[in-house]
Amino acid sequence: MSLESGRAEFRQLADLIRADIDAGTYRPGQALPSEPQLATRYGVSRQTVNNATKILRSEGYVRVERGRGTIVRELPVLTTERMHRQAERTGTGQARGAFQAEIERQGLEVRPLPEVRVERVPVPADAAGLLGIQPGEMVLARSRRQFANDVPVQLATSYYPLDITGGTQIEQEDTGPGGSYSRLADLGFEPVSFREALKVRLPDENETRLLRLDAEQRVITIRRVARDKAGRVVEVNDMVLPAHQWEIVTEW
Amino acid sequence: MSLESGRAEFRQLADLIRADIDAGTYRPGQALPSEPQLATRYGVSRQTVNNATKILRSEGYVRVERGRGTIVRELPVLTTERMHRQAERTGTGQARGAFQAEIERQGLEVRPLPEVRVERVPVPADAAGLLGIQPGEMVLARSRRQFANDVPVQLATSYYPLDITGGTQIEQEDTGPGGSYSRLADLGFEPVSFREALKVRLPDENETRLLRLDAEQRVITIRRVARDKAGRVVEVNDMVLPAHQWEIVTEW
DNA sequence: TCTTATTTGTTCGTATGTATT
DNA sequence: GAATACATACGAACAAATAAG
Repeated sequence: MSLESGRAEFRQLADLIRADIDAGTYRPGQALPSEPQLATRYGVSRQTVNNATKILRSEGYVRVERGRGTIVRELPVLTTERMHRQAERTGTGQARGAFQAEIERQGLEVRPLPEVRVERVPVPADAAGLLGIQPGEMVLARSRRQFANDVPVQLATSYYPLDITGGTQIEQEDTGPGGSYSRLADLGFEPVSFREALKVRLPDENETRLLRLDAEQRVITIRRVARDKAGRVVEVNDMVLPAHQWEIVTEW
Repeated sequence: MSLESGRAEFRQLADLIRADIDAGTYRPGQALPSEPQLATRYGVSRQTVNNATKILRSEGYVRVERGRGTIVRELPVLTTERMHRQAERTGTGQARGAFQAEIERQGLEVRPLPEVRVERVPVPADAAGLLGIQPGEMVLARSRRQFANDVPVQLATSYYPLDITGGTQIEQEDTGPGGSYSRLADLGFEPVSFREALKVRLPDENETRLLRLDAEQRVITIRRVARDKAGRVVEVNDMVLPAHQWEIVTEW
């Protein structure tokens, strides 16, 4: 490894390994050579190899499993069409949610039963005002973890006012055909206008574990606020996506 | 510094410094204590301090100027309303662009004369198909770098077909009231439908320099494809934003 | 279940390079 | 030119997770 180019060695090494991955030298799902092996091969220290893989990790090219090795990413970049999602739901009684439809359209497999947790929780401080609820009062929370080809690719938690959803099918794990939005419509609170705010940040510890992220990777957070015709907020939905794994598309 | 919590020392140290910044111990625009000073104060090596500041840099909390020090971020997080932008342009002959309006609404100052470069260039490979142009042929490119309070916060390049824009005011630095979209409308090619694709990635060297980024920071890229009533692509716009500096909002 | 080898994570000490003041 | 500050690299060591037996 040389320093001719003026670029740092660990950055050049990252370029070399990335090129090998793109060329198919290292296959998806397989481990790279170990750090000591790469260090010897390229004539650098293990520290330098580790710094190089940090770049590839943050790009989502590889995923590290301590004690096992550094594994090449299996899953392609996914696309989500933000405005399309709701339109689709209103179509002919769709048994599966918008997420499932999107993943399957991309030729990937979702888990037949996504992880769902439904519970009543104190309203999050930053959602209380939106939902028109006093801090400390309870709301309905539906949390989901979605998979594509058995890789976790999305966390989402929806908060609903209990005076609308309490005791309804939205409080069941299975919300029925068309999902929770159809149920809201049945109840006379059909969501018709939406606001999504997107940010990029480092994942917290919980997200790192649930999405199998590296500490160097970023997440995209999307908070969607859904309102009915009267302008009342009927859902606040917080999504967390691995930033390297998604492309977000909006059309209007 | 202790390891009780099980978290890495450099992550704990990052938390401490971040808390100090939030508390105002270190002021925006000021430099942190030097790495050796922080190492002594917290009883760790300089390497550990460096790793801790890497986290803060990637979060956009601080920015490093080699030879000067590690400086606390001055600028607050900015918000861009994606769908609002075009709507605003069509309003009463707006002399300044959508970007200026957004920044000023947030109480910040734009530069009176943003950096603009207008030239004819070979069409980028990934835009040729969209614009319906043979690879290698020329298109009009308008590149801009926008500032907020003298901090660069956005790069944007628009590509236009020359058969529409050649010789028009869009080929001038100043596109006149309402900007290039108003000129396209004047020419009979008013953009009416839009598609934006958003991704997060590491900045390249050029972007790192122009946006004063750290190597660890991310950029949000947004490619907007604008079509006229007939469905013809009349503009392809590539934007690059520092990921830590922006919140992206969409309403529909 | 326990042991051992392998692999990555993190830290330290030290040294050199580069940019700024 | 000298001093200061961060960037990068090396070697060594131990920790933590995994796999194989």
